[in-house]
Amino acid sequence: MSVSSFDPRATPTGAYRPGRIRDENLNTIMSAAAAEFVQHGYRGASMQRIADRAGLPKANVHYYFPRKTNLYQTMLKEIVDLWNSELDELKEEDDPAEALARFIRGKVRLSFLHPTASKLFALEIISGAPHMQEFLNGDLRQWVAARAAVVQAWIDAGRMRAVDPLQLIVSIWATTQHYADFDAQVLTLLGKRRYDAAAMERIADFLTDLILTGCGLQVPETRA
Amino acid sequence: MSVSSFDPRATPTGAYRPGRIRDENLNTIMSAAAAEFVQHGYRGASMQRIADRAGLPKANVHYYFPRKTNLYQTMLKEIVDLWNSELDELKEEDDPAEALARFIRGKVRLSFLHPTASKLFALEIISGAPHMQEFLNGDLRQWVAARAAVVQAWIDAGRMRAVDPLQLIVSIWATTQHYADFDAQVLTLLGKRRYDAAAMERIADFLTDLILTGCGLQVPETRA
DNA sequence: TAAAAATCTGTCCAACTGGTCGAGATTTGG
DNA sequence: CCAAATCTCGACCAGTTGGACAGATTTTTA
Repeated sequence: MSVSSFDPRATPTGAYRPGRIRDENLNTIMSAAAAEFVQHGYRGASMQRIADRAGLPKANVHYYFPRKTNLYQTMLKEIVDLWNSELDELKEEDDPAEALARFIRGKVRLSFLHPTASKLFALEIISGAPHMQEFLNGDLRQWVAARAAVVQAWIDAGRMRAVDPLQLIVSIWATTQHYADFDAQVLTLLGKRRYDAAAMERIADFLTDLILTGCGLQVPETRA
Repeated sequence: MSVSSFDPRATPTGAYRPGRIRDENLNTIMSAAAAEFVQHGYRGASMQRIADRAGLPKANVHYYFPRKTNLYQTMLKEIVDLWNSELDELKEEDDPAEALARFIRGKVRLSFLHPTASKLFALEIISGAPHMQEFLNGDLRQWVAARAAVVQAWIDAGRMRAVDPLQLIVSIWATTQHYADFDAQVLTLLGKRRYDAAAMERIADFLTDLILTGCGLQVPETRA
């Protein structure tokens, strides 16, 4: 599945050249763009401001990304890839408590490690997901279905309390993402300026505790 | 606390006149603006498109809202008011299970009743809350603190399991909002085109069950 | 080192942006 | 019925938008 057929690594002439300069610029531009898109959304983002953030002339940005949508779709693609690369399988033979705990921790960690990606994704969905229907209907649907099936198997085997598996996964998603996406709000409530490692641990602990208990499971002692 | 000093009900001359026409137009413009802001964010929203959606000439929109920011801040103010108007107190003398269940149900209902408001709020927070710091640091902080205190009292009295009250409230917020804000995603996963009353009930039931159980409480039988 | 490929960037453009203005149409209160 | 208040809206403006382009510069390759 590809979000876009545009490949920013293909040179204008079509030949494929890695190139140190190219990679570096691609990187700075993408970072600048991420910040701009998060702050102003797709339509509100300005190529000029992205260029300014990246410290490059606008025409230079257009050299790498001829159109704004190339830039945006490249970023969405990167997010989807990052997201798909996570190896957070739930296996039927695993212990439900341990597997779910690992799963929750992984999601918290991912959100905290890539807050901008998380926000960009959230923005896109909230705005109606005009560029991600394909992903939602494809990869994501299967991803959720697979994990829901495992949870259902655990329930059928009497290894955990009966809760709607799909809703459970949605809820885990909701809570873990929330801290990254709504950091402006949560940090205010916590009276902090930014998250530190300890805060992240405490959040992961809390969510694991709440959700596993909610599933009628014992929280495993192990700490990652 | 006010988000803005601009009052769209004040006429250009400063005199206060109700006016049927005014109220009607204010209404259509606000609805149109809500949709536009949700789709494109503040910066990406265009006064021309808002006018088109409302079926009015752009100059007419500017007659009621001289500047874009008036329109936006008026909407944020309305959301904050709506939000503050909810009577979802948690009282120390209440039964924890019943009070929390009522609380969760109320939040789910609010989100489903005002999905655009919920999304607009989410968008604003995710983008860094440039227009809502005041609210976050004021009303919201107190709102959360008050409820957290009650939960803490319940815990101290041994009436529920010890969970971080603040995190609990944040999590309830996160899950209940998620269904409205990320409807494009959740509906895809549920294989539906839109939420119906039954779906809302099932979601409220699920969240009540998961969270109350997570707090070591028995889910009350009563159905609203 | 020379040619080719890749990169850089100043300049330009039509379309659109938020916002203004003022003259005319409509509604309202007395 | 009139006059004042309110409302409507076409025309206009300066600034910004995404994007085109072509010549100059740098980097890579042979």
